[in-house]
Amino acid sequence: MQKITIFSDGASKGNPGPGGWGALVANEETVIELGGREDHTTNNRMELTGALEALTHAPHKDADAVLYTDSRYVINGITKWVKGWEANGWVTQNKKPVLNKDLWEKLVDAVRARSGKIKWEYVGGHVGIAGNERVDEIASNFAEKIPVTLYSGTRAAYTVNVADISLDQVKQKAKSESSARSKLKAYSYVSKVDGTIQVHKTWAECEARVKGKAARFKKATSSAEETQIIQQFS
Amino acid sequence: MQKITIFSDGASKGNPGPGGWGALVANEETVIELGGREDHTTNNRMELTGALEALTHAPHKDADAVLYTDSRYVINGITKWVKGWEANGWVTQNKKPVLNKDLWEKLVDAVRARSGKIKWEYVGGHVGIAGNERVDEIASNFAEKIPVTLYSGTRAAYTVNVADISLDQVKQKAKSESSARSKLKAYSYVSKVDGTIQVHKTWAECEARVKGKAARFKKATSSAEETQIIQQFS
RNA sequence: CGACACCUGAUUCC
DNA sequence: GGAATCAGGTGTCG
Repeated sequence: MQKITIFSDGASKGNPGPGGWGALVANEETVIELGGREDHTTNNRMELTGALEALTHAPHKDADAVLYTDSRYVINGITKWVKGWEANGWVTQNKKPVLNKDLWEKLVDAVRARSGKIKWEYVGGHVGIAGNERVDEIASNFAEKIPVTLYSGTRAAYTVNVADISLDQVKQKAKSESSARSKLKAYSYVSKVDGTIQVHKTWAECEARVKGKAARFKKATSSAEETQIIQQFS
Repeated sequence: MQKITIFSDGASKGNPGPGGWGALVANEETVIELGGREDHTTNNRMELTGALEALTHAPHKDADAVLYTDSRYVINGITKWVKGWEANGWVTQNKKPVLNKDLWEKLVDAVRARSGKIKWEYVGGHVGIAGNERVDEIASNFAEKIPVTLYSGTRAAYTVNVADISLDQVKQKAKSESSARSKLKAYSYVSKVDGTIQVHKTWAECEARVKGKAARFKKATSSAEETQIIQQFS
């Protein structure tokens, strides 16, 4: 049985603004790249369009497929929200009409037109996953009307490592740190020697005062924490 | 009434990496230069520190001052963003904590410690404004641990034309053009080596051909420009 | 409130 | 050609 791998992405300069979508569809033997653009659209419409076009043009309707996208909107929508919307007449929790209904309905149709299963997989954007980087480039270039050469040929000759879903270590690390950082930085250092409390800007200063003595010292990560430590030492 | 002129700047090699800041404070009679460094910091922390130290050390707290910097980050922050941050508990629109809060708070304190007004003026970096070029040199040298002689004395004997804030037209134009161009994606790269012209799809290919040779090369951002460059090289 | 994405502007660098 | 460090904003849903 065939096993199909799909990457899709969307872009919109200005959001809303000129937009593009990109996709790549690979099976064991071949790869095709797809792309398109619109003069005025949104990021989410392009993300939706990318997935839709990929599924529509993917051969072997009976084969199982895995579709990778960095859009939680697309994944949650197709795997969870649409069921509710079809039941409740396409309204959100705020009683407002669901936006992009036209595309959601086409996507549902495209899914149902396939007899094979589709696995919707989230991948982080811009973390070095080759397939995602490539469709991002296609989408972005289409949005900006930059010429793109869309590949169509054997998988063996394709230069993008479609199978690699592992993250680029460096980018991955940077991303996870930046989302949970900021309390690591020192605001100041508080020291207590011979009953006298001092505040230092750098660890070097604090260390100099404290070295070899019976002292207490602690790093503060904020003005508030500094005050707290001073009281604690008093 | 005194009138104070300040230039400040920051630099960080590698960003983040070793950094330096520089400032000069001038009134009618005297000029003092200031500078400092940190082993590991960011460009924006150094820009912030330059302005902060300048204001802190500027004499005549009741005099009006004009502070020139090439950092939009500093100017927008102190003239617009801090008001919102103080009201909302220092979070950005993405609900993330504002970074460099420690320095922003100190800068606000330094501003409020002055009774004179402060005018925050943006000047483009590297466009030939004498005061900015000088503080840039101070910041850069401190970052790289190159010895700097900081001036402190009469304004009459100071060699930097602090009053000149008119732009060097040639540099200004060259800068805006090159920055606008460098943002554009390449359509192709044209190279000429030993009288033979070639067109490359990527910068890597062009660089490989050109490296270490007496060659001409240029980025084309469109098919039309590519043709134009080829004719120009012929 | 949360999540992902899409940007826009600025500076610093390699 | 590339990256890091800063901000402000929209598209969308639960």
